[in-house]
Amino acid sequence: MESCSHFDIDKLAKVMKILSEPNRLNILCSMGLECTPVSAIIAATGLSQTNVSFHLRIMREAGLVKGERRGAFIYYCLYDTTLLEVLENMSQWMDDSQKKAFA
Amino acid sequence: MESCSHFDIDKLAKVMKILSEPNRLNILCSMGLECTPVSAIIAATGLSQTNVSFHLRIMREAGLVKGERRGAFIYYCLYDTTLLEVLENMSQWMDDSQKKAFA
DNA sequence: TGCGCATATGAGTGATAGCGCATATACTAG
DNA sequence: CTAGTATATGCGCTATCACTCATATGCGCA
Repeated sequence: MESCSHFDIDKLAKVMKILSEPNRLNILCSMGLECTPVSAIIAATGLSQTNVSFHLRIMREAGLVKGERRGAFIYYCLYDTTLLEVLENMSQWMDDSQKKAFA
Repeated sequence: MESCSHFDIDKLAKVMKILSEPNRLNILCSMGLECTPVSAIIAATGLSQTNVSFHLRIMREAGLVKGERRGAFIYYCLYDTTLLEVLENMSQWMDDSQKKAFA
């Protein structure tokens, strides 16, 4: 029935949902390619500690991010660092698409 | 502060949110590259008329989709047909990412 | 062992999203 | 003009989400 049966819509929707939260995107961005302690994320984003932990858990359980303990700190990093490229591509597509609309 | 300041996080989040609904993704897929009357979308997805209209409005207002009247019918089509490729890329990335996780 | 810092978790809350029902609007045919 | 079909919209309900507060856990240090 659908022309795009070659990919799993529900799985795609779940990942998209996780990436549809500005605070989560900010957290991902603030991590960048390096592993970063939670406190640094808190400082970079200005979000509350609880809130950052809340979002990190969601992304961790989705396999987007992983956290490893180093002494008293827990360092979080992207599970697959190409995620940032994916976001960038998406953003680029939005710009291009918008340009097309006004052409 | 963020390493990816070159794209608009809020705008990205909004589009992602719209694409994070399985029914909406199904609707987009069922349209494919062709303009399709609402009734055909209803038939293809099995969703209620009200529900399809509801989702179409959201995607229309977001500029993902446009509808044009042809007689009694309203034909909907992708505003930018490359959207399907974007979804496909995203889906592909998810698969690759998952493979990496188990390597 | 006990204190303090870093982070996680559970409960509760307000806002929002998705959905169905009923109804309205736009168009066509007779 | 009327009846029927195609689609949109307003309202109300429920589930889910993002968030906060309070508290728990894990670690290092005195």
